[in-house]
Amino acid sequence: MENLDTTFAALSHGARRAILARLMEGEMRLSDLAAPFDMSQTAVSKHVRVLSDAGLLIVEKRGRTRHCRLNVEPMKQATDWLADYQAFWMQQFDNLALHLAGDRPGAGDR
Amino acid sequence: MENLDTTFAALSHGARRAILARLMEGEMRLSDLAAPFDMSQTAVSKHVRVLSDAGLLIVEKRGRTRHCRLNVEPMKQATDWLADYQAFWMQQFDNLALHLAGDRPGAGDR
DNA sequence: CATTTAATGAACCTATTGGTTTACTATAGA
DNA sequence: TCTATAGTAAACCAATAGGTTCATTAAATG
Repeated sequence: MENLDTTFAALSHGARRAILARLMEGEMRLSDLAAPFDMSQTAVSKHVRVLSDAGLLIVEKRGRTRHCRLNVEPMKQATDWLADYQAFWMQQFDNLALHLAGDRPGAGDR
Repeated sequence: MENLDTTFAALSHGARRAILARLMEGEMRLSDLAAPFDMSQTAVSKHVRVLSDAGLLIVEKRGRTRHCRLNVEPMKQATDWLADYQAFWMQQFDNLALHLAGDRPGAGDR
């Protein structure tokens, strides 16, 4: 799906994940969001734009400030996609546990 | 984290997600993996390389063929990261449900 | 040994990413 | 009104991504 491309791409940069993590504490102005980063505010603005294009956050213009808040819908899609693999690896884990418990050489299947 | 960067980046391309999805059915040779795609085998080989670098799959050389199989560890890390958001949006969902159920004008909190 | 097959390597191209600096717009406030 | 502040736009740059084609390596097979 086209949309998962942009969602995962948006999540593939540490700065952007950090932005999202901070927004879990609540909505924030762009300049406050940018403060802790070791890059220009312009760069942070671009990252916010990427996240906004991916639908991962919503920017609301309020006077001369922009307020950002999380939007969870695309994140849900990403998690849904990964959920299939969760099933897969849980099965793998079960197989491993089975192997360790009963399939040891010399242990037989008693 | 550095590693999440490469994991999410690897997941950000539909062809690569398709490759992973097919590998859930079991291990597969690279040429079989490449067959359904509308691109050269060289291109598919590159995608496999990206997935391999990200640790999402393991390539085993067997004679003149390469056999690919899933490796779930990095996927788990990605899911763990997203799990925080799951908590966040479940809370949002609860708030919404609460709003719809009891916060209607005229409905009161009965 | 000669040939086919599986896969990678190398060179190349275009588009995108992630950053910079400087300039600009628009709002808030003295 | 003048000035400071929040943010974006524009131009630029280097590095990476995603694809191609052609050549090469290495293994299987007649």
